[in-house]
Amino acid sequence: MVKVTLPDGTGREFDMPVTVGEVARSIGAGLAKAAVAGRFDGRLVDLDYVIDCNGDLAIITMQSDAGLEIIRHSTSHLMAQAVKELYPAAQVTIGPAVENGFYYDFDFERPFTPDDLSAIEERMHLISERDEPVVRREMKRDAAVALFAEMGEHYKCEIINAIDADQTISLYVQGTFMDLCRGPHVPRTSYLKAFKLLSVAGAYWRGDARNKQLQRIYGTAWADVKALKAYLHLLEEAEKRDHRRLGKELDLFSLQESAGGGLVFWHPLGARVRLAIEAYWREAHIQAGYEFLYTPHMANLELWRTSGHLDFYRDSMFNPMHVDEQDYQIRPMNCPFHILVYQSRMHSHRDFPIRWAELGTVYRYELSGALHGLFRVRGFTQDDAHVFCREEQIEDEITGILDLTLATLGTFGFKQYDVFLSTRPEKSVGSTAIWDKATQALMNAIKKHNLDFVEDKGGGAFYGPKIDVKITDCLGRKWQCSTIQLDFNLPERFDITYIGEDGGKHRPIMIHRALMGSLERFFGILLEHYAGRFPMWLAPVQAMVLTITDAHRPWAAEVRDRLRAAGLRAEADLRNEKIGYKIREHTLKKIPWLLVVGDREQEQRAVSPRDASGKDLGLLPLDGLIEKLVLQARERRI
RNA sequence: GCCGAUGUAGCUCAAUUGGCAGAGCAACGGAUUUGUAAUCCGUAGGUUUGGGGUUCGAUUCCCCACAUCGGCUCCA
Repeated sequence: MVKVTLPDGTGREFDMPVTVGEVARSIGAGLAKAAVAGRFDGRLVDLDYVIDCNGDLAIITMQSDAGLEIIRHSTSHLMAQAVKELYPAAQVTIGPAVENGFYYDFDFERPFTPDDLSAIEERMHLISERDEPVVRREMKRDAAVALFAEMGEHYKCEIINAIDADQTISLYVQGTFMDLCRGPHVPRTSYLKAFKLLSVAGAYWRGDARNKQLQRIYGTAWADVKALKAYLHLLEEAEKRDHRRLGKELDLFSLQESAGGGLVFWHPLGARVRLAIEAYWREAHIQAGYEFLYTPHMANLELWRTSGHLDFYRDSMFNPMHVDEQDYQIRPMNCPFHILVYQSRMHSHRDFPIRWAELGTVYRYELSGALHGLFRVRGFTQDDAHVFCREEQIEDEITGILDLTLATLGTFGFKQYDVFLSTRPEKSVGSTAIWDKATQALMNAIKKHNLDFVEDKGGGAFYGPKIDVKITDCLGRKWQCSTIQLDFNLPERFDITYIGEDGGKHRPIMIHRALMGSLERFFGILLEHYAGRFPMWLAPVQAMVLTITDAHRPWAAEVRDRLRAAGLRAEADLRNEKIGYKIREHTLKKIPWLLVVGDREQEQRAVSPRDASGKDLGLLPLDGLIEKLVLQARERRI
């Protein structure tokens, strides 16, 4: 007699041991059909796992996250099987499920080509149609090693050898293909129908650059074809929104081969957006009680020795330059400079909190292969700030910084956050007492904002705990921009102090924080989030006045000048072109307001606006419209 | 940095097996004076990323460099 308890608390009894699949069938045909695996007493198991004792069972369907992961994992095996059938010389290594899909790494004598990918995908469909059973087998470690050695799968042997000798190893067999795997897997290959191979790339064995480079084939897999299509559509959508493409189309910025990789050139229209971002940033920081600093882009290398960057950050720093018998370093960070300003005079406990912000441009050496549009560059501007305070002020300061962070992200249209709190790692500086106190302060600040957060235990930097905030864009992608970090290290290294109430010297607490992170990267994210259709307050051109014929030029120019006088970024298209042509052109440039001017408008000192959605608002008096646009821009409406 | 791919006019792309480098859009000139997503005609535009090599001859084949793309790696 076996009793199985289901997630809803109900129990089911069976006379003899049953498989997970049989339990699913006993509940309903629909469930049995959707089932891919089970979770028995918290452990993931196959559908044909035999339950021979009482326990809790949840049926995992392909619609669930866990089910999808199993499908992706099984699809990676399906791909490996296809590869082995087509190219027996290829050796299999590992093939896990990843976000939205899976990959499998192979060692093969030649690179896989796009044609190979098509062939592999075709073969995968064939194997799916063959509907082969996927069977779990178990054996002792040494037997498994011998088996894979016989098959010539050296990587598999290496993996298995790392497992304890007395442990039982599970294998999954489908057709002639056998793979070491913990499982679970779908019971038959016919469960796998909605997949597509996406790309092939190099990847090191065990992720170590000293090891042999393997070939990784990436694919995506879903529960059904509809979901697959939706995902492929999303990929297309993302490609359309690619900031590199939009940056070129809208003439916002460029990267230039002759200048070198990872160096960003902001064009006039991109600079307008940046100015709008910076203007908001400044306004918000003044309101939040910050002062501003401007500090140099380079300084004597000694400074970087003192800060310790030379020891632990050297790989990301450009080489120093030699000037007047001294070495100078272009800065990869702003913090040492802010500390120098702090050190330029004595400080009292009454000075705190000190909040200093700077749009600080930094230069970091990134591997050439890592460069990517505006997202990974070698020179960028941080919206950096450093707060100096006393221990007991930490919580208030962090709370204030979180306020500013959420306000800033919200203003740019990001309302969904994932918050991470990273705590003390094994190797760290600072006393346990201060770590505990600071970590608690961070946690309290997060709780004050009623934010859910994930604690990354031991994930903090060696110098202090931190809070990271990730935003979600309109395609559901997550980006980490904001970071708030405590630093118990730099104040020590630079020996910065303040005079306390007791007349003695004390060490201040230092907080680093950036809200947007890198302006370049944030701009790229905004560009993709809005697909180039910036909200009015950010748009490089907020309004474009369009003439019907040359006769309307005077009024059009006047409208443009009135808009500019009201503080709007306005232009006029006075060209001798048809109105349809102008509308098309400026719509493609994603200008939020197009103001058409013809005889009627000129007579009545009016305009006919067309908004971002393409709607013609009809004849409107200019004065009222200007008021409306100014309000829209000033309130930074999204 | 590593693996693979790519690099042709401002942009998007063509160019049999190595044989005079082309189109659309944009630019410029002219005509047209136009009412909500492309008016017509014409002109000009190139050291085919840079350097070297093979060849009678290289956009094409080879080598090196640079940049870009997809990944790996890194990410204080």
